[in-house]
Amino acid sequence: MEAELKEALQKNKAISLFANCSVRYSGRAESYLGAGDRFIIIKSDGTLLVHQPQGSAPVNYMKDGSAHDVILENGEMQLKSQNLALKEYLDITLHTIHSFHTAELTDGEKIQLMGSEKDMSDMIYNNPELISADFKPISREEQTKYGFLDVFGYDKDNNLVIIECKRYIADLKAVDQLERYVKKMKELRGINNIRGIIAAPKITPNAKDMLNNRGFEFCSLAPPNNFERYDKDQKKLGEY
Amino acid sequence: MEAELKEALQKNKAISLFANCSVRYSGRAESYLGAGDRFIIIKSDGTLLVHQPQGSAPVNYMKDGSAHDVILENGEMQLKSQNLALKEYLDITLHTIHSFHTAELTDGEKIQLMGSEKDMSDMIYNNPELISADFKPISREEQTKYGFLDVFGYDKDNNLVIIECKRYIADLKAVDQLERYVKKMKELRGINNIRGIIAAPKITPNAKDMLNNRGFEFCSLAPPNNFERYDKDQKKLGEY
DNA sequence: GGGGAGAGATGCCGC
DNA sequence: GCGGCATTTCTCCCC
Repeated sequence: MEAELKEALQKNKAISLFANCSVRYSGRAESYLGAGDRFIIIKSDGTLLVHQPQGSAPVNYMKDGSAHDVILENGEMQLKSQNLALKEYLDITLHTIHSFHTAELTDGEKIQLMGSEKDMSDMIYNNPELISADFKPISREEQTKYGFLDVFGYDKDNNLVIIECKRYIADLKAVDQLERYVKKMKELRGINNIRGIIAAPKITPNAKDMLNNRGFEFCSLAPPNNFERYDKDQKKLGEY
Repeated sequence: MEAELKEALQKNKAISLFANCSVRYSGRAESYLGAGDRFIIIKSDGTLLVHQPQGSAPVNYMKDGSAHDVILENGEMQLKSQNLALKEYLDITLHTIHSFHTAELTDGEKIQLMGSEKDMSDMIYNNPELISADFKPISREEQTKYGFLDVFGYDKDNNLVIIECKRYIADLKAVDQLERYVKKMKELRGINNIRGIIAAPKITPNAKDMLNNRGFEFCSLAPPNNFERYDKDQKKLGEY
């Protein structure tokens, strides 16, 4: 088994392991995980993931570019990973290997995603009346030294308007951001008539309070969903 | 193969698949991923992960509590997942299954982690001289309606001191946070003599500027690492 | 490579 | 359940 693992690693194959193991990590932080059954994945780019039987996030991991090797130590197999560039080290003691498989995977596809915050700022830029009848956008996704403005423009009274978009619920951090942008812009342009608007489907009560306190505004707006909605009339599983 | 997959799903086994597939998702957003080789995991809690051959993060996923089923449609196997509570739907078209394995995993262990922000605030609370000789901490991890104070206390001049810890590099958002806490505390207590301090190993130049602008302070401090450092004298892989 | 910000963020804890 | 926040966040984009 040890020889097979070593060979798979050397040939840079994708590896999948079900194993009872313990894990020790040292790098940005340090961690220890006692013995238990886990999935271990090693990808050809050096990425290593350790998954417990529950939950979405890996319990331990190493980033791409990591190097891996297997050694026998005190009669137990040790999977040792290191990423010298990041000074990160991961040691897995493999107590029992339930199964071990390899594959060579080819995949040139990139995911297409719809409904992001950028889609939202594009939507506002192209349909400014969604904010208000008199809003005239000037730019979107504006990268500046002092910040990154989702959309900004002018209203009919020639006030500068800065809009911060959130694809889901706007929270205190969203108000922080907007406040920082507005302050910096006032400072840079030496003006005081700048309106700040949060555009989001929802906002938390505390964020709404803070927004009002600061004299900013809220505009209820959801990101676009341009794919056909195929979740309408979805059958429940088992009805097929 | 279809029957085996169905059975494994019904028996709530952990499933590992190498397959050429396409993926469609609809829920919080919408996505499409064209055909390619991927690694698919289904956990007994309903979590589903789709991993491309590269990178740490899954390209698509479903959260725990999702239900899965396999059907044949136009001669191709479809793995259909849904999470009715979250209104999320994922369809995987399995063009070719390279390998398919199941396991029953038992794992009651929880990871122990050292070096978090909480460890840092504990360290400051117990060793306030790390901030300054005259700092007297009063509380830590204080929950308030407008925020969550890492550590706060008084200095020798009886000024209230609010400390925001960051385990790595403090950035603009960290200053936002500190500013929000200080402002709210001034408002709530009707006082003006509050010092704000960011404690972190590093701070970005822009964040430092903003910090100085707001009259706050920076204290260079790293989180504790109490495990024995076993990365010292690490051999390079291959030297074993 | 650093800085800034979004994410289908996830996970944790508190109310 | 929502809210607030850290994360070995990860990822992308821009400078």
